[in-house]
Amino acid sequence: MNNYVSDAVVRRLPRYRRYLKKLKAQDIQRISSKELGEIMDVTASQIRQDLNHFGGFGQQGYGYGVAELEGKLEEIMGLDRTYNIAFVGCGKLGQAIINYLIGNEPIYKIVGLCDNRPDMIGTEIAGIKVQSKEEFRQRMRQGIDILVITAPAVIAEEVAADLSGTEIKGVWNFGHTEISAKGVKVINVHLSDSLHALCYYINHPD
Amino acid sequence: MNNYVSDAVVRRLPRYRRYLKKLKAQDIQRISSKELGEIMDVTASQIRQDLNHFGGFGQQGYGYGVAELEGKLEEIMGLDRTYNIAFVGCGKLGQAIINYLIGNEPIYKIVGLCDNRPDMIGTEIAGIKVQSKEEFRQRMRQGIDILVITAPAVIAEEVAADLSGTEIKGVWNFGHTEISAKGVKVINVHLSDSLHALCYYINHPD
DNA sequence: TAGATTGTTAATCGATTAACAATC
DNA sequence: TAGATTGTTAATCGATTAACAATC
Repeated sequence: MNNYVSDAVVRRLPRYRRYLKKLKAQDIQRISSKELGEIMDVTASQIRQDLNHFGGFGQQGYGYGVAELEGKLEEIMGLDRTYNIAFVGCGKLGQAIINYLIGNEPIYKIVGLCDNRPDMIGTEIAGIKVQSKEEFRQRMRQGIDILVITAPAVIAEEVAADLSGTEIKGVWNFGHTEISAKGVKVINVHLSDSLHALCYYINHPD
Repeated sequence: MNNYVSDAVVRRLPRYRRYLKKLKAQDIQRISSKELGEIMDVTASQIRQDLNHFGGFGQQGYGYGVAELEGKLEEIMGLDRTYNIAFVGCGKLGQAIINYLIGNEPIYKIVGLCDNRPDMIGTEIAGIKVQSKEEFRQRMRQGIDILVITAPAVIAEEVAADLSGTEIKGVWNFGHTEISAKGVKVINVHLSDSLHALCYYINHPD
């Protein structure tokens, strides 16, 4: 319905979906915003406001259909389609994510792998051949929707420079530097930042 | 100075520190909030407000000393001490983080590893023996500050139940479920949520 | 119909930005 | 001293919460 959706709302959508999935697995058919809010530790108001950015999925006097709402959330996030995904960096982190996607997220089709270490080039992971930087620069140009960067920061920056002119629409960057490219949405993960925030909280209890 | 610091501020501290580290590596001595704001793409006002939660680290007419401010931020986050850290789950993700910490974050001392897979128990990673769930339950009770959970959700929930009575002050949870324990700060990472948010943005450009 | 719960508007709260006096 | 830039207060903006009429 409403056009602009803030980042705060977008970041909450996957969480709503996770909880609805769990409820569905427990064969729960319907839930009110009040009940869901209690389970998720958020206000019922926030849930209703957030959802109404996208449409009225509930019914007065009844609440929300669990399966239906979960489906709507998937549509909203675009999880009802597939994505061609490629990895730059096939070390342990890259392989961990590859394995996770293969086992749990079938909408992501792994179509390309890159790693410039001589002992990695030419090997196969999940049935896909690992390409050198030079080979992959060609591969990158077409048929990839999402690029996952699980490689050192320097490489992340090089890759970012090659992004324009490709069909890549999103980058999920685990490198320890922030990259950006016009026309491409980048999410910079920065795992160590969250560990450092944890340290802050450990040293400042309450 | 000010007592309550919002989560929004805490989450920005590691980012400030990263940029200051980079400036220091470039031998830059001083920087104004205006200049830093331009580099980081935030307002000068926000930088000054954020820092003044913790004290006046700058000097009028001059700006901030890069090295000094970086040092202050490390103190604030508690990065000027060491942490005993242990891992539950020594698969690829766990090993990736272990390697990263060893190579880049010397303040985290790896003191314990747990994995219940028969072929992992008894093996050594980074000179530390991998313990079974039973052995590790004992190990957990003392001498660990931070627990990293890089294991399936079920295991994360079991571990959370064993947390009380230990000395563990923080949990960095990569399991795909949200855990909590009283007296312990938990950061639930949820990598797949950020991938799903990326999908949302890919499907809703601008 | 009566009860429940939504969708949505209005009120509140908090975070961000702007402004400026203090001061190096 | 004059210029620059902070620390801090005040203004604005946006996000969250509360309230309630609409409606199933």
